[in-house]
Amino acid sequence: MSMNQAFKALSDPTRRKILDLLREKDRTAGEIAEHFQMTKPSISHHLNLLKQAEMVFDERKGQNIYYSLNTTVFQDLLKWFIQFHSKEEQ
Amino acid sequence: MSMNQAFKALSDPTRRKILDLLREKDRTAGEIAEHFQMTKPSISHHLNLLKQAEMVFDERKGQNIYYSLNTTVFQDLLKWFIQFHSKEEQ
DNA sequence: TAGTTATTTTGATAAATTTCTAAATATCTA
DNA sequence: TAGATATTTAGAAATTTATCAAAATAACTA
Repeated sequence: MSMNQAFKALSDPTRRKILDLLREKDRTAGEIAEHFQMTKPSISHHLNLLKQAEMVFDERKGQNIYYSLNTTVFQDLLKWFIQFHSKEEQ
Repeated sequence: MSMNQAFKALSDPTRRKILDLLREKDRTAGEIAEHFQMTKPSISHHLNLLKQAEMVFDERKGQNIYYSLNTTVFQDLLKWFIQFHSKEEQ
């Protein structure tokens, strides 16, 4: 169920760039938005989709909301990809 | 460029199921369509997207067109995922 | 060559997605 | 408590996507 959402989440370049940013370090919604030309509400929407797909965590600290990677879903995705890789090696 | 198309291609459950079918063996467009409730034109459309994303090959043999996996793009996708996995292990 | 089978292409429609602006919510600070 | 800052939510417009029915293309067969 969540695998489907995860694949959907990855289909957008903005969201993949967000994930790449979070790979470096945890960041606030505002810090993330600074890296895009898009408005903050649009980035907030993308962050929400990533959250629903269980690919990121969010945690409020005062006025800021920090986002961080949740790598558990990546494990499942990785397994899916390794299947295809292993086929090639037959 | 093609990575973006590949992620898009993977975002649809029908297309992922097609890839799974092709993982077992090469199949004709008709054989693939049999596994779905959808019409053949719809499946043909999905096959075309997978082809544009360079995830499948197609080859006509008489009246049939055989589809098979092209695993080269999967390698690139796999690398992308391994990045996140490696982050977790830090 | 006429008919049949396999598949794709075209054109249309409905649903989903992306993006924006404006408004709402939450928190901090003077 | 009033104002400022950070972020999200709501509602709307534009674009993209998924799907179908009908028509077109390609190859085989009698």
